[in-house]
Amino acid sequence: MPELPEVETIRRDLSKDLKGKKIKDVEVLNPKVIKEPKAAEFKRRLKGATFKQFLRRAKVLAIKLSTGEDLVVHLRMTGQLVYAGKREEKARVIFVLTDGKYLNFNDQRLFAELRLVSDWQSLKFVQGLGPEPLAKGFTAQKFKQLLEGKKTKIKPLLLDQTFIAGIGNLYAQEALFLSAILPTRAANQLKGAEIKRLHRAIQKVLQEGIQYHGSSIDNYVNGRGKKGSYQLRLKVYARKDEPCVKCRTKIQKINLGGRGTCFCPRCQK
DNA sequence: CGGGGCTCCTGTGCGC
DNA sequence: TGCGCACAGGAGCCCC
Repeated sequence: MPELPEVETIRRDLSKDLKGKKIKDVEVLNPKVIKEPKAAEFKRRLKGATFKQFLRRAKVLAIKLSTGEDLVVHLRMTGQLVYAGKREEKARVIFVLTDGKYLNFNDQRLFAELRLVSDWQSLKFVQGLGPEPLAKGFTAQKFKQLLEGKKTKIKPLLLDQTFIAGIGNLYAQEALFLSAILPTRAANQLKGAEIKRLHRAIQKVLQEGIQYHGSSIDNYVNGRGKKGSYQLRLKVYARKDEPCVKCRTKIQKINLGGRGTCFCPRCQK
């Protein structure tokens, strides 16, 4: 579900609302979402902890706690973190706070993950992440170097978190449309001008995604349970058979690496 | 090693 | 109406 812009939106919301708040109790309604440690230990070590800092890398949210430990959240497809005045019905884990409110961890499909660890940055998944696309160091030149020798199709490559961090199926499709590049193009065949356009497009769609508080296609909501609005600005994602916003040609949908992929067969080359 | 396919789950929407 | 299947924004694993 949530990609970089959605996780960043949640991070900003929770940072505003929860910094300094204290966990009174943890209710585990489905222990499956807790990857480490075991649920009882997870609860014990979180009780009494205060939220100190909210960080993000790729689609991972890391919450620094007063105990020195890190609460690491990956929302995967359908995870939600909602600070609210009530317990939410579909919650899998509820953090009861001393302010009388609740941080609800919801996750319809049970793919999302919670972890309590001593150092989130040493997690294997985090260690293996590619560059942050919105970081200053991520230049077009750097992107060009990364693409060299990659024979794979550009679209699945953009989804590879070890290649570049934080892009998911929605923003990958939008960035390729914006840069007028076919999702099936071989990464190492892209010309200099195309790489520049794609680099700019990636940054643009991610920044706009953040600006519009994420894309609420299905069930994404921000840290306060509110929908984003970037879904209203999407050009190709989930628009199969609709006319292209630029040339009116029918948007096509194909399957790449098991993921649906929409594009304009006329604008994208 | 890269790439394809399957897997973890629940829910929805479509075609027959 | 009802059923079965495909598909959904992620990523790890196994296999070749």
